[in-house]
Amino acid sequence: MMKEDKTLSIGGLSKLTGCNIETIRYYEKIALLPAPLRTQGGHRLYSNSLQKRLIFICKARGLGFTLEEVRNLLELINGDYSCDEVKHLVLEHLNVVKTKIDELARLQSSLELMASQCAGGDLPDCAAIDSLFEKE
Amino acid sequence: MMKEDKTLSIGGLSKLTGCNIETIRYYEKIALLPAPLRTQGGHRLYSNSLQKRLIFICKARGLGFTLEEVRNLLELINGDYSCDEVKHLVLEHLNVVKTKIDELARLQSSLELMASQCAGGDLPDCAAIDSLFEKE
DNA sequence: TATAAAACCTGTAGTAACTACAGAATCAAG
DNA sequence: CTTGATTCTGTAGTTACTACAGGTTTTATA
Repeated sequence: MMKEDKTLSIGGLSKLTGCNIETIRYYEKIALLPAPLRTQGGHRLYSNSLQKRLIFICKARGLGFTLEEVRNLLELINGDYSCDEVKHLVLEHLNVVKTKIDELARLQSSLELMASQCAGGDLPDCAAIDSLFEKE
Repeated sequence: MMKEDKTLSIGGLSKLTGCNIETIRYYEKIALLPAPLRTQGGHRLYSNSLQKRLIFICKARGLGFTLEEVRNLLELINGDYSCDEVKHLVLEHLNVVKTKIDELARLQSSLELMASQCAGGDLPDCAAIDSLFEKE
């Protein structure tokens, strides 16, 4: 028995992937997801391979890749990619993520410092605020 | 001797704050930075108090506050704010930042796992990629 | 089978926080 | 006084979507 190709409506695909309907149509518009077949009434019907492609897109987005990065990954995969190339993109992205974490961590310390300088209470006077008005 | 009020052109202000010119005009357009006086030719002239206000905006943005949050902070400060109110906003924002750090940290692990599954080499076959095409 | 409700269609506009022009006017230096 | 740098306004583009409006199709129920 062969696995039949269960097509899905856009709503079904949305449920499957967690990606919402307008977003799916948006991905089609920017040619990230190929245009699917239609019913004779014009409703979209997604084949199994399109379903997989959207799953990929959503997961990669969830990992913080930009749409352009996702596009690159998909092109790589559709051509004859090498594991090296993929790994390269992943590691590059990993660096972006690490940098963001560092920035946020610095930011966290600044905010904590700010909160600690803020004595609290009703007084209209706050060292934390004052410091924000000074250059340097 | 009183401190004179050294006005700045928009370019000077841009240099002082590191905020670029179009952004300064943008802040004016959205009424975050009040409209400054003009030369008779129509060029903007920024008073000391506007300079301070922009410094504040830039610093708060640098701390990751959204423009709306910055607007709230400024209103608070211009009204008769209490230290409590400010502290509240700061702590709230601190939570947002912490949450973002957590998310990114999770993302970092996923990417590290992905990279480690990627064997490297020229082979067009990658467990890391394959996993992205599966649901769940 | 008729009809009503749910899902879907296209196209446009809005979101955040800017950036990037084009084409004209003004300012500062020599 | 001229030339080059700066500034002016206004509009459109960016990223990654979301939110309509107003109409058609599909599906479920009576």
